[in-house]
Amino acid sequence: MHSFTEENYLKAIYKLQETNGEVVATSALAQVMGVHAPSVTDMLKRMAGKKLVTYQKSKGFKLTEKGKQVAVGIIRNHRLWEVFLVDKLGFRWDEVHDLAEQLEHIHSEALVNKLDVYLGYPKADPHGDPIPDANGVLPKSKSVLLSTLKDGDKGTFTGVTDHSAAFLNYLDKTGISLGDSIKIKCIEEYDQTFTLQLKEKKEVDVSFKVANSLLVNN
Amino acid sequence: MHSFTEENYLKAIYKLQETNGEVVATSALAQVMGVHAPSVTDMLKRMAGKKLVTYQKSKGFKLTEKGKQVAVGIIRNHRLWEVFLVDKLGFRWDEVHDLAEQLEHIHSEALVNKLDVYLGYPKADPHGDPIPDANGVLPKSKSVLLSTLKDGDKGTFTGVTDHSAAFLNYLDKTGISLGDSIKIKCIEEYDQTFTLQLKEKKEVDVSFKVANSLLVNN
DNA sequence: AAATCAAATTAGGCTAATCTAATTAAATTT
DNA sequence: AAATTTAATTAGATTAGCCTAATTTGATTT
Repeated sequence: MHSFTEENYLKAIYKLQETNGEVVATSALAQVMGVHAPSVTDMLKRMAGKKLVTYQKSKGFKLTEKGKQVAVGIIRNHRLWEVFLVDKLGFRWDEVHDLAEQLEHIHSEALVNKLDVYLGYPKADPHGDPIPDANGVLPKSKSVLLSTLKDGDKGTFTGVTDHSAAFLNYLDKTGISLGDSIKIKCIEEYDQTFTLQLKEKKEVDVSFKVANSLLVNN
Repeated sequence: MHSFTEENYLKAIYKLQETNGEVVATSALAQVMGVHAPSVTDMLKRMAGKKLVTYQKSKGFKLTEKGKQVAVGIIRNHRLWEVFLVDKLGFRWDEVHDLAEQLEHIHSEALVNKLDVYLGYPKADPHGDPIPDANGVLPKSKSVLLSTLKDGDKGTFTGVTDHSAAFLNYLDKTGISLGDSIKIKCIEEYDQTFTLQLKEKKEVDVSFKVANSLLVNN
């Protein structure tokens, strides 16, 4: 089995590959892991020895197929536990991340699969992030940033790209919830403030920064 | 926060103090922890530094009040997770120990307390072991070993002292379940085989070894 | 009380994961 | 192309938790 630390590296590399392209840099990984660069070099050598990553001196690195499988498994655990914490235990969506960071490292196929059954095979976690199935397959998402839509466009709010408690609390306060349908009433040209129409003619103004952190399906 | 290893030592010391008296020996702890004696000496010094145990060279050691609190907290976590695994996820009582050994180390008061609420404040885990409350208070048990009862005595099966999957499977096979009322039909003098009467005149013979691993309330 | 035996500790080493400081390699500017 | 800046690596230490081998402490016999 892999150590928690290894699993966290794998998860971090996976996410970096998703957003920043195939090959990851030592410094980027060091930053998201909260360690210094030499620790990363060190760790990568060990992980390369276990065939979890490919690594060539000073050329960056990426996950092997095996490494990717482990990473996706962790993500599956994480997101299913988040659903459990919110749906069953009554935690708020801004409270569950750190707990799931612990729970994701419980090693048991049987457990995560029973949890999946118990929760009714959810497709997404409380923030709208897709949950990989037991084979590690992630549902393809067709969501786009709200900020890319035009005046008059409509969509359903399906997820966030900023997972901070601060942003999630802002959404709660503003009355924007996952699954809501949203229509763009107008976009202020000067500063790109979006005026949104939520259900029942309720209107709210949100900044570009906010529109750029909301995912919608259309 | 404490490391998993520290927590496991604390739990082990707690259980040894429960059964073998206040003061614990290095060798005894080494045995249950599955490590060699010098590792224990090592660890105890570190833990004494953190005021989790009192330790005097070659005199044995015991938990401080603080150490006891941590240990009981871990036990609370363990037993509540076991209830969750059996009652909610459908695991069998012989499958949950190792999983709970992992889950017990999740650090969150909020989580364990919400779990407690969700499970309906259970008083005992699936093996009948009492669950400490949020203040670390263990319900006092008045159970005794079935092997201490006499011919004709009656009781309710409330727990086991042998937690092995082998023993639990034996009980399943034999049809003896937690909560059953049991009457002693007779005790064979030669080898102390107990003939038990379960519900609806079903009779079974069990060895002394078995009777000595069953707890009953009377 | 001396001798023996068992239990506990000290001494010295190992590995995983981290660090700082020094060095090398790669990319960018001039 | 040379010089400079930035990124990555090597070198050498540290800490937690473990090990084996050697030694000390304490309990038990004689």
